[in-house]
Amino acid sequence: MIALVDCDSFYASCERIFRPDLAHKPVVVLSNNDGCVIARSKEAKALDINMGVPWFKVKKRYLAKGGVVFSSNFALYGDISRRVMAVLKMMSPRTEIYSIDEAFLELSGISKHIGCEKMGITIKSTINKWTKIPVRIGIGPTKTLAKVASYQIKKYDLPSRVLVLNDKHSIEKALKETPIIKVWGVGSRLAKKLVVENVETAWDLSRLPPEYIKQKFSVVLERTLRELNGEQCLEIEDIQPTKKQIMVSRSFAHKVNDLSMLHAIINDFVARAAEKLRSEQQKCSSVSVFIRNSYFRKEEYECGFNNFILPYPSDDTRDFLKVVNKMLPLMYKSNVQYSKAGVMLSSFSNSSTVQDVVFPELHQKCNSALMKTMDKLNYYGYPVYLASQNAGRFNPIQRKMVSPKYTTNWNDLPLVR
DNA sequence: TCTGGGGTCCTAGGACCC
DNA sequence: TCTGGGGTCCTAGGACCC
Repeated sequence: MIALVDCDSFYASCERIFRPDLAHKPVVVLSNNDGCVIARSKEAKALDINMGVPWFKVKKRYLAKGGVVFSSNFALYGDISRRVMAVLKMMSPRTEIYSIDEAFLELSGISKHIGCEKMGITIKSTINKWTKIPVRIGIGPTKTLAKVASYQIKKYDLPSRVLVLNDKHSIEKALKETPIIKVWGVGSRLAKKLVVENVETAWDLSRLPPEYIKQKFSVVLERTLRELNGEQCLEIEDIQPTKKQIMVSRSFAHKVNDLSMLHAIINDFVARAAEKLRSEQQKCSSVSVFIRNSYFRKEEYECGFNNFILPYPSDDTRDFLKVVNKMLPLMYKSNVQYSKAGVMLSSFSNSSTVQDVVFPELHQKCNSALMKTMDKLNYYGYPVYLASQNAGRFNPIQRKMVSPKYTTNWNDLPLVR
């Protein structure tokens, strides 16, 4: 049996850990630049605040009803997530961290003795006791059915927060109550096409022949169908696969037209991306940059994109800066008001097994000791920058209502008086 | 005024190989 | 008029996830 452990309104719950006064108040968390609503507590959902809605559209109405709002604080959420996952790893020998707020656990074996439901309740109360994060736990014979169980808990707001789907009857009932759009792996486009075929619920999908779905749609949907019928097609991936690409991109709070400012901002993105790359112990040989204006403005949509293949894989920030700073002026248009930019690294190879180059004297020697030292200093809160970086000279991101970094910064430690 | 950020997998088609 | 068979690799685009 597989359990899906899913944190309830995760970002909002993180904000509540150190603010017990917010326990029963509506809480929402906003995206970067305080743009959209990306997390809502139960109370905020009850006020009809939808996921992804632009903040400026609901701000007045929400605040008037006594709602509380936070800018996103990913330093906090990331740290709380690590703690939750660490507890889960103690509870099962096979745990797959699926996202910042979700994990799949293998229960077979452990649950034989005490039963799945009891096991679920133990996990739930341990997480809550040790981290203060409320979770719900859906349990089923496959990942997709565990997801269905989790959806049921949410839909009916089950007070136990644990639901096991293990017999034919309970599975059939749950599938009939799950609209097709709520099935894991079915998004809005597929749902539309399926509804045309009279597939309106998870149950309808599960009744179709797998071969037909494979031929008419895809192997992906075929697997979903089989999983709904209890046939395990998706394994628990408890060994984290290495990343295949790394992206750093941001929207700006204010439009940017100045090329030198764009350079500085993008150089920050490059430094951050390279740091992530090194922490993954990888080297990369493909670097891309894009700059664009807003979809939502009246002027024509402009998006500049450029890609550069390095002659040899590298993880040195300076190698990437060199090529990015060559590409940027080629894409820049002086009449465009830019509102978003990003850097992407791809084509990775393991840093310990990089192929040698034919003419090494043509290439700057990778100074990995320097990069390692910089990473360490930055990690421990003594920031160092390369001269071309923005280094906080101007801040393209706006977060007006951000909470303290309670758990990751000494200066932000909560005080008890 | 104000609309997020970061990923994955699969498929089809083109280029190329023998 | 008639134009092989089998393969790999890469890329773009489409779909999905949180």
